[in-house]
Amino acid sequence: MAKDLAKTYNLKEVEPRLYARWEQAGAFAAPVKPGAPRFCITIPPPNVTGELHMGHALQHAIHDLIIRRKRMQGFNTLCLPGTDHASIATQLKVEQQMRSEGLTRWDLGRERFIERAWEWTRKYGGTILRQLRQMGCSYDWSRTRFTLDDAYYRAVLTAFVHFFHKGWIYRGKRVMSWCPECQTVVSDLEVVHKEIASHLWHIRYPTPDGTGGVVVATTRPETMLGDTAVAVHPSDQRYTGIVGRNVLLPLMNREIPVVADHAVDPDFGTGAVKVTPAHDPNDFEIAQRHNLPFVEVIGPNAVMTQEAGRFAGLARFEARHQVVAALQEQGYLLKTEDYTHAVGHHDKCGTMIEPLLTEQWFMRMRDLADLALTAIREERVRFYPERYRAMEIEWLENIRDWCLSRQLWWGQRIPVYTCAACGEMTASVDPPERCRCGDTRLEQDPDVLDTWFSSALWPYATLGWPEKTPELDYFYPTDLMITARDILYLWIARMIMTGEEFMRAEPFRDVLVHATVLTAEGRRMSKSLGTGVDPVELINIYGADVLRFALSSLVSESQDIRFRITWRQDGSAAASDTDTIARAEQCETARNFCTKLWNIARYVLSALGETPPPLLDAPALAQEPLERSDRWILSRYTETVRAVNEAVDRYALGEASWTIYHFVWDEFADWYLELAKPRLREGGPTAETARRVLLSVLEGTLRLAHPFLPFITEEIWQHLPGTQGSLMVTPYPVVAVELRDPDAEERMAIVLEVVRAVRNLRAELGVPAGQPADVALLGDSRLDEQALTYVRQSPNTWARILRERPTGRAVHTLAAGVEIAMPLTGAVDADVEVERARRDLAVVEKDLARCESKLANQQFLARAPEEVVEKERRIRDELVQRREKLAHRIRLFSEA
RNA sequence: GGGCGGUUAGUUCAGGGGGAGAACGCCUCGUUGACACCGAGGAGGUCAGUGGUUCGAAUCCACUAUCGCCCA
Repeated sequence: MAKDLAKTYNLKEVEPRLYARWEQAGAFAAPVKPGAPRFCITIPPPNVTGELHMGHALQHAIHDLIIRRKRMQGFNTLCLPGTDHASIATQLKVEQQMRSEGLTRWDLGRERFIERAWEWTRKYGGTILRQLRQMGCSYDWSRTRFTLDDAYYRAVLTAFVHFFHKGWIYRGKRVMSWCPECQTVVSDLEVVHKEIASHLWHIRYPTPDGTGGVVVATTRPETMLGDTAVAVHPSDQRYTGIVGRNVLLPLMNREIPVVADHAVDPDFGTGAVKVTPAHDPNDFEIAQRHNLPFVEVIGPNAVMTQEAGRFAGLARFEARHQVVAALQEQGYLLKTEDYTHAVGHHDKCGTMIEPLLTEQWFMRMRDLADLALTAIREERVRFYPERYRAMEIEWLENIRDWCLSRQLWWGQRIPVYTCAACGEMTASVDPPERCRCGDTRLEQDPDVLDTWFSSALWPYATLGWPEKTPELDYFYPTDLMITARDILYLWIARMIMTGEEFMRAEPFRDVLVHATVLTAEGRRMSKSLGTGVDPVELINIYGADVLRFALSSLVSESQDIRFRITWRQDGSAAASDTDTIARAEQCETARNFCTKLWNIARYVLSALGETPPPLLDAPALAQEPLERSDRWILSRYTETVRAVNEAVDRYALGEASWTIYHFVWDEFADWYLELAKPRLREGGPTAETARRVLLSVLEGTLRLAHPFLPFITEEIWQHLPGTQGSLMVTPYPVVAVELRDPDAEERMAIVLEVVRAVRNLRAELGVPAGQPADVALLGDSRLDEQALTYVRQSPNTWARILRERPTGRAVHTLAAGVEIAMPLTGAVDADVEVERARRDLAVVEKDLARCESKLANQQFLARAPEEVVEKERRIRDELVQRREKLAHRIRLFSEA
């Protein structure tokens, strides 16, 4: 006996209940089963400080869709979750919290600060993983990893020591991007450039004898205090005379040389540039080539140092004002131009970057990059969409050394110990007792490693590396990495490198790069701009299924997705924190679809009766005494199964989503269900067959749709008779050739077209709803008794079918080669009809002209494939007939 | 400056060499026992522009315009 479904689907009750049930049943866990086919994904670990945003929601809708399908396909499926310690972001969060208590990290000291950060992590760090559960993600939570866990920490140190001993890690002094707010060096990839309206200052540097000089143009006049040269291009005719001589540095009374260097752009400003080796990466390079001294005039706090003379102690922007004023006063400032240029800012805190000369740990990258390049070139790692492959290769070919150190506390502390006695540096996972020289006074490097160094090991460190674990043996290499495109270099490339180095195998076969979710206006979603959409709010309104389907239906190869939201309140474009979501268009579409599915299930269940039919598989269904509509829906179902599987295999999830949507709505609900109704009323064998097909197709569709809509499909499935266990571990549908039936599809297509044509005629001729109409269907032998029955039984048709030409005045039309005539009965607006027919005729004639010119073209007949020519002939014949009908209709109504 | 992507219905977007598609919105009808979060019908497009390849181009190529993204 089938259990009835509630009138409406109660997602608030269903979603948490089913999720708990799945989890308690252990359905998410992937035990190691050597020899069994497995499928493995490690998720991109979100920042432990993070909260779910729309980008995550998209990313995990994709993750869970893919792994649920793989699991149903019989793979032992692992999706391994976890979080990233996110050095800077977490440290900023904790320091921010401390600031409200009037504390800085220095007040606490390193040990206590780290303890406090752990407290913070334990308290808030689980937020995003909880939110992923709300989304319904079927990840193996028992394997959750955190990049600062003991075992992971050891893996990171092991990797570092390995590279250190290999000689790829070195210490060097360079001009690096420094964040004065975070007090650490940051990588170029974490610097965002913003256009800033500023000025270009032209400053005269006189020769010591006052007879000449050069004029330099700069955007950063305050750094001139640290200039140690002026550079010009070697071939610049304007400056040949002065190269090799000295000029006087204004305000500082220091003589500096004029050097010739190819790095100078003769077209920029005056063609002469000031060289500040300690505060500009390009100038640093020039200085190395010309053996110039380094003068550091700006300190780590972005405050001018003692080297800045009378400007010492000033903040950098104040120093700029005063330097410019002094230059002007002393007559060195020749010109101030308006100038807009891109200035680097730290992406974490927004502070303007200060390039500073600092000593850091670096990794030599050439050999590692080559390992990754080989893996990509050999297509052991593939990119979807493919265009990202070329971008990745380009970056790897031009790779630069990686700055590994950060001046932070939260993270893996660099395991290099310096001997106080001999200065020897020892790298070791466990702190060494003594130096090679025997001295025990060893001091560990204060810096921590770039967080990306630890995440670079993610796909195997999470599986137990460097231990030789069964997990590693069984699940590595993983199958797929699903990621946003902004971390292609920061993370994806580096995982490939280290995977090749430590595992001698690529970390994943496929890289799926998903789109960026933008606002309806095409702007980046951002909390600080108030343009963010909280996916949890959407889940509260619509449920996880709806959010997931809305997102999966938007997946294509495009680089971004606009998510359309209508805000409650005054409807102004700028959303503020107090705004709440009134409507999300794409979610409404998904919700409507869920409601449709629910109601289909309610109907099917109510139709099953006291003794429900058995759930039949494809071979058994093929043995049933099926009629045409049964064979048609089964054929369409198996085609849908084929198309969905094919689309998901190439990650075309939007296509797959819409394929399911249209099958369920446009075919199963709109046609099959309607044609089953009269059979069910009739009773007997035809009703029994219909029940079996309804149940089996619904059940198969639920399996097909489960990865897209996990909750509602499971809930319905649980109510179906003959089901046992859980839908999420039921086999995923495969194509059943025995259900394919091109003949049934062709014959039903005619029925569908004829019914639509009849409805169209009814509407055009203003036949009131519910009033029967005579319809003559002429001239097609394929329109047999069965087809006529379907036409009669289709809703909104109300056709009394005649098989001969009506004697009185009638309107004629054409559908799928069938001539349809409807006698004129009620009052019709003749003018409207004539006008409509003329318009249609114009279109037909245009199409016909194009068609005939094609068929008159000898080249076309000779070169186009035969089936294309044949099709064109059929089109022509139909257009000719249609023209005839329309001409007839125009005559008919013109007479009236 | 270099690379990549977009420009298709009122809006948001699929599609990707052989008669222009979806969703939402719009118009006209409709209480046919699953569903008004619905049903039926309909209106609405020089597929950015210019050249080229081809029997045939919205689709491939080149250039232009324009809007994004990335790298310098």
